[in-house]
Amino acid sequence: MSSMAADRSPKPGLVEDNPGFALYRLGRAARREFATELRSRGLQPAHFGVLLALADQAAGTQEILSGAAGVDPTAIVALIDGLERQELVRRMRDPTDRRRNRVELTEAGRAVAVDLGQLAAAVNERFFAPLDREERDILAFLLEKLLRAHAPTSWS
Amino acid sequence: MSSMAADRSPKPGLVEDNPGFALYRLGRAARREFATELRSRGLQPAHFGVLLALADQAAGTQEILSGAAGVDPTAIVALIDGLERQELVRRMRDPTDRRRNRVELTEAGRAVAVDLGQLAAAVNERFFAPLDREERDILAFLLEKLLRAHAPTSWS
DNA sequence: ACAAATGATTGAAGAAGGTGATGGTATAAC
DNA sequence: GTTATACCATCACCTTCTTCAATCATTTGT
Repeated sequence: MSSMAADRSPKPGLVEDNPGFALYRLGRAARREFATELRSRGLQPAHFGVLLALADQAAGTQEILSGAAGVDPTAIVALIDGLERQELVRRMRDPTDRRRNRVELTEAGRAVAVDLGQLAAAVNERFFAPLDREERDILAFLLEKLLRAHAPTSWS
Repeated sequence: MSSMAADRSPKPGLVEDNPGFALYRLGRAARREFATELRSRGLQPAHFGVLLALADQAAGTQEILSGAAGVDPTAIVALIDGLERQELVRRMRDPTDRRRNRVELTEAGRAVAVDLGQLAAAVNERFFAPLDREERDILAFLLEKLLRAHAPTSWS
């Protein structure tokens, strides 16, 4: 074991020890899996992100939403258009500041959010199955910590 | 420690405990950082992946490459076109099976691969800085394990 | 020889991500 | 109070990624 894993320094930057690259590929794979599940319901991952962010913290301006859902502020317009068309979300001008849009879930939207939350849990379960429970918890914790450091504008 | 991490069940599927989502966002962020570094050199992350895969395991068919670099087989054509145009890579028909293309690094290509490997290491260092050394090692190990499980066709 | 499988390539379509400009609105400066 | 400045949402546009279907040449199995 020591003979094959020990020499990590001689070849810096190879594929094996490039955690950023691993992160990228895994993130893409996870997204792909979830996207195929969502497609049958006529939604995209970003839609789910918005719904989830709304379910998390009630209402919010579109600006806050884009941070929470990890979506570009300009992209969120079309996303909400789509969600509104399916009547999962309501958008109305904030009377106290008429530049802002107040976005909130409809009852149908909340139901879908819960439903998709369970779907996401199932997909996660499958995706992280190669790790045992303890490893999964550690990984989730570390990812969470990293993400907080990299997404200061976001949730919580 | 148990008090803050203990309650995980009450709100299933919310943003906070969705490791797949964290994976996706972090992977995207990592890629973005690296992409900006690469852009000044006229390359894209996928180019780097191909170069690195080639540096790892000498030559290979384009099919093998696509697995190692995590790129769609149809996308690799254009990537190699670009690398070939910069003379970082040579592509020639395999004489024993003239369907196959044998792709290999040029001397310049090898130098660039080493250079980019160091660049990637630096970017990684920066990206994972919020974690201490031990956490980083654990995270890298877990990511590696997961990736192997999800990319059976790939390296090693 | 013939049928099926394989490797590389192309083209088109969709989705993601990012940039810059515009219009309406609120806040700050004077 | 009027003017300048900043802000939010939106629009138009463009680039990059990803995927799917089809084609062509070549090899393999029968």
